[in-house]
Amino acid sequence: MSHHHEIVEALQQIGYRLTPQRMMILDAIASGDGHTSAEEIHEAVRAAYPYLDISTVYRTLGLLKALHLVSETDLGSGHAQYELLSKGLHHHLICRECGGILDVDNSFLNPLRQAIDQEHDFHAEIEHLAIFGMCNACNANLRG
Amino acid sequence: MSHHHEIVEALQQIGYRLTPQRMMILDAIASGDGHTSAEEIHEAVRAAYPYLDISTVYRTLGLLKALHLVSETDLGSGHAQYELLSKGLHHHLICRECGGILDVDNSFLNPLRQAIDQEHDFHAEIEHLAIFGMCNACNANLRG
DNA sequence: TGTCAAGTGCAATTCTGTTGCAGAAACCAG
DNA sequence: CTGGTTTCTGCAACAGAATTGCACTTGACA
Ligand SMILES: [Mn+2]
Ligand SMILES: [Mn+2]
Ligand SMILES: [Zn+2]
Ligand SMILES: [Zn+2]
Repeated sequence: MSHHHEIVEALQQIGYRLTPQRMMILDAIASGDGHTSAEEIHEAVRAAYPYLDISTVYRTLGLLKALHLVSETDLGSGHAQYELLSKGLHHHLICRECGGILDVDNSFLNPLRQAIDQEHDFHAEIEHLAIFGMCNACNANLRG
Repeated sequence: MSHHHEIVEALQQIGYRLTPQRMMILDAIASGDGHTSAEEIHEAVRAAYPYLDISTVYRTLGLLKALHLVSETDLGSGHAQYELLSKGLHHHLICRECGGILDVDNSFLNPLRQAIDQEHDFHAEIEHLAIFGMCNACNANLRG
């Protein structure tokens, strides 16, 4: 099922310690269906291990972010949500009217990446983009 | 020089009241060179009018956001920065290494917008995007 | 098994942003 | 110009996500 044990072992090889907290936090992120908040991760792990502190969650997420193993994105709630990047690169369309979230294949971003690379000599790291706007249904409804 | 008086009068016509606070807040945003934080706006106006409260700044910014008159973007500092959209649509490339910020013409986003529109029937409102990555100079330095 | 740097829990704190409410003031009609 | 209505502001308290200092614990490695 989830192949995040590779991630854990990769962490160890870079020099980070393999603690039960880190494994449980990774478990929690991997077992959810994406877009998990720090608080949700905290609660999920606490169900089995009540001593886990929220600061450990944030510190672990910071580590995983720095290593580009998880994405951190605000999808409209006002706080960050986390998702394993190893599940496959993708992006999202979020309707400001109904709140609906659509998935966008990563390939849609390639033309933008290439243009930026060619015209600005800049390597864009677009890992998990939240694009806001209006979905078709809502757009139609607002006319009647 | 700054043409934000049009904005003020437009506000009035939609039914909003023309208060000195709103005018001073708009002045502050317009006279800065873009990317102003709520706290900076607050301090700038307070220099002339010490009674202005930060909540009034946030409420005004919320109004201007809802009317798509200002953009609200986190460019890496962790808090929101505001900029008049009437100054012309553009986006930014932000280097994670050196913190440098480049400007990107809005036309770079058109292919993405069109693809999203055609494939997902979704109207993307990309008004002021912050794209993180690595600039050419930093990329070269990291090899030596 | 012992050493020690890295990591954790705890509690306090920071900081951005929000909210309820009473009084002030913009707007409009007369 | 005046009075009435409604929006807006200032104030103060609050919310809640995220951070930090510090003592203690523990994973890694010899
Ligand atoms: Mn996602
Ligand atoms: Mn800008
Ligand atoms: Zn919708
Ligand atoms: Zn750079």
